[in-house]
Amino acid sequence: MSRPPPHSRATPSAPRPTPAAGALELDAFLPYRLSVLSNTISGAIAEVYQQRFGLSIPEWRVMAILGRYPGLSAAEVAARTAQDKVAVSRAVSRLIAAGRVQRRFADADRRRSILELSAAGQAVYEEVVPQALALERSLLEALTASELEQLDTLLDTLLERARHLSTSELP
Amino acid sequence: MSRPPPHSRATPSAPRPTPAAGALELDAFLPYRLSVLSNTISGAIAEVYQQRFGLSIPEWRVMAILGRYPGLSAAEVAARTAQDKVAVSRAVSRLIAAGRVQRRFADADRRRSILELSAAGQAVYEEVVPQALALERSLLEALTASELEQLDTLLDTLLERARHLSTSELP
DNA sequence: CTAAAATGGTTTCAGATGTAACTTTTCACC
DNA sequence: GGTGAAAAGTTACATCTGAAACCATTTTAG
Repeated sequence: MSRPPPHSRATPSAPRPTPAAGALELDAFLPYRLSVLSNTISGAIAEVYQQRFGLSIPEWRVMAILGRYPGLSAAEVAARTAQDKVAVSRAVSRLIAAGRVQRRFADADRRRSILELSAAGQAVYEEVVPQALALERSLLEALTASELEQLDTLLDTLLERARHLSTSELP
Repeated sequence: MSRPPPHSRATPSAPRPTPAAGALELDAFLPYRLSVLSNTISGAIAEVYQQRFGLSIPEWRVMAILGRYPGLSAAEVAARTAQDKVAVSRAVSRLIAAGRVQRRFADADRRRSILELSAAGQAVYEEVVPQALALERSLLEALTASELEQLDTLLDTLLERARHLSTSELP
């Protein structure tokens, strides 16, 4: 597994210089870097399902979770995709209108929806998933096995930490 | 975006199991994890400047870059903040209206704007920056020095790679 | 049993955002 | 110099999004 040649500033030889203490250097600011990275990657993947199937990001996320866990309710989909219930409601409506998702309601509790991909939805799912995974793979093959594990740990640690921040820092 | 719900797997004790090959497990999918992490962190920081100063994210980014590099043009601000020029134009308008940014135009080229924080803008900047940095620090202090360097390298590598993806994968 | 609270989901309305068209100014070239 | 192409910004329009209000159903409490 060969590493690509280092580029403009990807060589860890010179550690990113911390600018004058107390200054905010956007290029070195973790939240900003994460945002740029995330948007760049999501954009690349979105090209796959937006161009070919006219799916929005929330729609694709709903399909992704239903493909793997059929029968969830809208609230469960919202929880699993980290989207709010309004976004899920709208995504589901459009998916039903497009014939990609089927909905029925639970007998025991007629408020609770039961969502599944339709055959057509399943077909889309099975076409998009390999491309999404291929794209992820082509990103990650830049990393060694050890880096991959570091990445995994780092993301978990940071997310864990970030969740505490946003709930505990309220004045 | 909405705050993601609490999660179940955050202990890095067991390495993330790769699910059945070819299946898309959202929780293990890098683009999704990055998106959730980025939104969670950005949301936490946004609380600082949105609640107190009514700044939107694009507005804050413009201020952040002007605080550090006064005198940039709108196009340069757009490039440095990774936002498109319409977003910058609108952010600058609102910032000018709010008295936080001053604009003049270059003598040599009267299309080119020259943007700076006003005194009021500078005051906001100097109040928000330490809080943003503190938040970043409290995130990063979960990491060892070596992890910090790994993170730095990983982000650079991935971004580099992601940029190629989105430009080279067009059919 | 029934009134109030809670839950699942949808709708509404106002503000945000992206794409494309447009204006103004400068530059390239003949 | 004059004309067309390019660059910097702004505006228009259509869509998207988020917060809050809303409806229907179920649960809880008295």
